[in-house]
Amino acid sequence: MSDETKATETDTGRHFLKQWIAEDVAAGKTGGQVVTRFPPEPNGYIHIGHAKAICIDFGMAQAFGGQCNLRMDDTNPSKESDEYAESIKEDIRWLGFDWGDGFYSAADLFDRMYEIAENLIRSGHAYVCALTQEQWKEYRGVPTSPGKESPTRNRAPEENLALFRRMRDGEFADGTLCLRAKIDMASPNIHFRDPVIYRIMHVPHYHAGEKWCVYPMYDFAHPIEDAFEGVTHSMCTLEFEVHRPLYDWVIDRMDEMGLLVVRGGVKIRPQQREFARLNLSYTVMSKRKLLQLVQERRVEGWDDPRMPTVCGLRRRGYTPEAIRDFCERIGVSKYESETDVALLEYCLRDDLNRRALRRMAVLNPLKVVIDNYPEGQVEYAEVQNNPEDPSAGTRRVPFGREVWVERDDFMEVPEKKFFRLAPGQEVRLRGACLFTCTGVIKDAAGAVVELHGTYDPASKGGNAADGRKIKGTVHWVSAAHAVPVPVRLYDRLFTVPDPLGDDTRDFLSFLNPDSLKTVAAYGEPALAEARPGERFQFERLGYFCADARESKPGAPVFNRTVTLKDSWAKEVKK
RNA sequence: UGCCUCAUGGUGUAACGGUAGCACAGCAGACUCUGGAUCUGCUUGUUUAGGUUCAAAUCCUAAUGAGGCAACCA
Repeated sequence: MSDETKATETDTGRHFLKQWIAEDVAAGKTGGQVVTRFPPEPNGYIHIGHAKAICIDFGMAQAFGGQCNLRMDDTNPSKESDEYAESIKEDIRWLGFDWGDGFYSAADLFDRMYEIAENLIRSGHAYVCALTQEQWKEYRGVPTSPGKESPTRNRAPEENLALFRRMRDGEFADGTLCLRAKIDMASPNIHFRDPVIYRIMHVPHYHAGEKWCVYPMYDFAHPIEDAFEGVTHSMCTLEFEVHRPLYDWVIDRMDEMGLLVVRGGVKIRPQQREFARLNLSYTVMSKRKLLQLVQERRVEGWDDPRMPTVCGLRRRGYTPEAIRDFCERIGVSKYESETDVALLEYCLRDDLNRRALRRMAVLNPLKVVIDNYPEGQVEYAEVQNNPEDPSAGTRRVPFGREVWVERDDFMEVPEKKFFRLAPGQEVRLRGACLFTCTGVIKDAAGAVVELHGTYDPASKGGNAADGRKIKGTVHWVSAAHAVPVPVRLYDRLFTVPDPLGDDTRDFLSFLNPDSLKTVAAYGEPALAEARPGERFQFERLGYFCADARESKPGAPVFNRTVTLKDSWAKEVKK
């Protein structure tokens, strides 16, 4: 055993893909460079499940000093568009990954794929089949019993070739003929029962234009793409596991044709391995379901901040760092699991706690009048921008006789261990002074509309002159300087961990009716200058992000990204 | 009733024949000008049954459970 191998084996926490690649590197199978690829089909927006795959594909390449290509797996023009392709690029860049000059499109290989198909026909490995889809269904058989051969299975190669060329030349209508690989109609693996490798589709391609009316199928195209790119390690999700023998079959045929790339004197034979896709609690991940949410207007669009799409998370205020950290922490395995969204939220808070500037805002305002504070007087509280990061500096927050506080921070009859505002109870107004509530004003219906009280002039800045300890601290906003800001309070999209887990109920019935509440909040003046996309911690409340779409200069709209942990709320529940 | 794959605390993972560990969640406490953060401690686990071995989460067999495969989708 070489020292190199030894060293990697003492390295703990290596998941099976990393081990697999390490072994191949040690065995010299990569020709000096590990090459991976992320191969999305540009038929929709990518979500956090794709982010996991991206982190694996790019991450493995990085770990071995290799290259990860971005390849549009665009072999079905009826579903694909340039708009999707562009959004995918944008999202991957935002996540922090770089494919360098390794950008590819399957469509750029159509000529070569077509040639390979002709070669397959010549060597008797493929034939043109005229069975209708209904007929084929019957011929193919079911997993539990073998299929039977197509009547044209043993047609002469020259005839097949002529027919295939006529298919290419547009002489036949969609679905009338197709090209099948000739493998094994009795195989227990359905994908070996003479799979279709080319179909007729009179549809222009967003990237290849009008050139083709026959397009290759995934199982044929994917290994070819990998092989031509010199991909050494092709990682995908579990549902492709049963396709692997077919992947290898195509690679074998390419090998026979002498088409495998040689790098560093080594013939590169791409290999596929599979890992479990990400499932996240309280959301859905299927493209179809997400599309349904969009089309039925259950959400406002693909980038609705409640969506698990990368653009949705971005708009919600998630950071790429938090998402990458999350993908690192969930690990990689072949076990189909469901990850608790609490872990994602932890990663976000962990990141934002270190970086987000603190601001004060009151979401549900209650007026407080400080009776012994001079009318018209304004002082400034010097407050840290981020206690976790002194280099973020301080700011001056105006303070006056009337301030807004959070309605939830007051109880006329305080529960045990409620350390906030209550008659006769002294609290700290964050960064300003100590204050004691002495009076409560109510409306005719008995609802509290205003608090009165007095402050301790010897507590400017927030500390008592005599050193007495004050347990409760509340945030506030000066009424005279408050900036009105719309704030959108987002919560989980679904009310149950697995909305798809109940066969008797439609997942839509689990939609959380309270997943969005909009409130008119008051913010401290500095908030007016928030730039679109800028993230803050609103002290004692949570992390918020100026909406990149609806914020205007001087008039930000905030999205709640995630709340702060709230141990008082837990206390109340008991 | 075919083939493929998987199974470790509540959740996600590590341990690669030799002391079952980490993280999230939960609970308790300390500290705190955010009931945040931080720090300390705690609870909880190898699906089952056989076999191989001095020794099994790990290897073998079977059972059970879960997922995938029967688009001219990817």
